[in-house]
Amino acid sequence: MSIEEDKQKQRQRAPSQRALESRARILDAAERVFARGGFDAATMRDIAAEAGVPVGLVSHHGGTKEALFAEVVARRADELSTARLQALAEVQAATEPGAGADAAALLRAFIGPYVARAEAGGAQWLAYARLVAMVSSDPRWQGLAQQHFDPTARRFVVELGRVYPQAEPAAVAECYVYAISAMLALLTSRWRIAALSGGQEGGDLEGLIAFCAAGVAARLGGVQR
Amino acid sequence: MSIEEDKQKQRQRAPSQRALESRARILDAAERVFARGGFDAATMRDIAAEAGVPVGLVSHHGGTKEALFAEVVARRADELSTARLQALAEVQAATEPGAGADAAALLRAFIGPYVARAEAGGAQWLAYARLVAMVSSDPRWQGLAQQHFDPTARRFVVELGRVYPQAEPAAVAECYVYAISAMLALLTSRWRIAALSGGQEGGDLEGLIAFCAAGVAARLGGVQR
DNA sequence: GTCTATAATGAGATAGAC
DNA sequence: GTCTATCTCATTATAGAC
Repeated sequence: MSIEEDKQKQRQRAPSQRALESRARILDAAERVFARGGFDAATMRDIAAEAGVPVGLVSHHGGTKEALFAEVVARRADELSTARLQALAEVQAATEPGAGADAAALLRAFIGPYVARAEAGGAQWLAYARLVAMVSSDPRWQGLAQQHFDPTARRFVVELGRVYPQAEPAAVAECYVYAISAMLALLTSRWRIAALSGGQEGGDLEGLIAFCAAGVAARLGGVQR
Repeated sequence: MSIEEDKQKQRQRAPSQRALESRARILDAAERVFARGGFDAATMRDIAAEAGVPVGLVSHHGGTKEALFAEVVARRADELSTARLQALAEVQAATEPGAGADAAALLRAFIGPYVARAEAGGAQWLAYARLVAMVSSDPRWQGLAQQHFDPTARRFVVELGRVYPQAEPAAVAECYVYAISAMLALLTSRWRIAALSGGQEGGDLEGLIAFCAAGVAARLGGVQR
C-alpha cells in the first residue's frame, strides 16, 4: 500500500482530507443538479452553489463540464454493475443445474440492487436514476451508455434468452428495454403515480417485478419451459 | 367566412399563405430541435437554421423560447387526446353491456393511436415522443403535463380500474405509468433494441400490448373478471 | 488546494429598415 | 411579414493571488 502511494507521488501528492471531501461534495452536488434539468440546464455555478464551494473549484476537481458529467455517471454505474452481476451469480448458484433460472429471478437480480439502494433512503440514487434515463434515451450520450450500461445489459439479455430459447433475440431485447423503462419510471415517477391515484402512494419492487415477469412470459412465448 | 375575416381585421390581418407556411415550418423545426437535446440544448438559432428562416422570425412567430416549446407540445397533444378518446368510445361501443372491456382493448385504444401515427412514416411523431418523455419526467414542465396529458390519463386509469375493481387505485396508476413508459421506450429506443440484439430490428405495437396486458393482469389481480 | 477576477464566447430578445 | 443588426446578459474556462 505504502509502496503504491510512493509510486503515485511521482505524479502528484496524496490528496488531503479536505481535498477529498471537496471532491466528493462536488460530485454529489453535480449529480443532483444534472438530475434536475439535464446537462444543459445545469451550470457550473449551480453546482458550485449546491456544493458550497467557489466556482473555480468545480472546474479544478471536475475538469470540463462534460468530464464532470461523465464522472458522475461512471461512479455509480460501476457499483451497480458489480452488484447486479453478483446477484445474477447468486441466482444461478441457487438454481439446480439443467433446470434453468426463471424470468422473475433474473429480473430481480437486475432490478433489485437498484431499487434497494433507492429505497434505502438514497436520494442520490433517485437523482442518478433520472440521469440514467437521460443518458439512455439521448443519442448524444450513446458513448457513455455503451461504455457503462451495455455490458451488463447484454449479459442480462443473454440470460433471459436462455430462459426462452425459442424467442427471437430482438424480442428478448425488446422486453429488456420495456423492463428497464418501467424500472426507471418507478424510480422517477412516483409523484405521478400519486397524482393519478388521488395522492395515494404507490409502486414497489415486487409490483414491478410481477408486472415485468408476466409481460416477459406473455411476449416471449406463452409457456415457460 | 368573409364576414369572419372582417371581424378578425379589427385585431389583425388574415395571415398570408407565406406567413402560415413560415409558422408551420418553424413549429416543425422547433419540434425536431427540442427533441434532439431537450429545451436547454436547443437554441433559437438552431431552430431558425433548421427551419431555413432568419433568427428574428422565430421569435416573431413563436414568441419566447418557452412559449414556443409550450406550443409545440400542445399542438400534437390535442390531436392525440381526441384520437384516444374516440378509440376508447369505440371500444366501449363494441363491448356488450355488462360484460366490461378488457385490459388489452383499453391499452390498444390508448397506445394504438400514437404508435399508428409514428409508424405511418411520422418522423415528427417520433420526435414528439421524445418531447413527451421529457415533459412527463421533468417536474419543470409539470404544468404542461397536467394541462395536456393528465385529463386523458385520468380517464384511462378510471376505465382500467373498472376492469379490475378489486385493485387499489395506486396499483392501477402504477400500471398506467409502466405502460406509458414502455410505449415511449418502444418509440424512442428502437435503436437500442437493435443494438442489444445484434442489429435485428424489433418492437411493434402488438408485442408491446401483449407485454403490458399480461403485466397489468398479473399486477392488478391475477384473475380477470 | 483554495479562491477571486476576468476574458472570451454565445445566448435570447428586440428595434427598426424594407 | 420579413430580415438585419445589435443590446444585454449569463455562461465556461482559466490566469494568478493566497
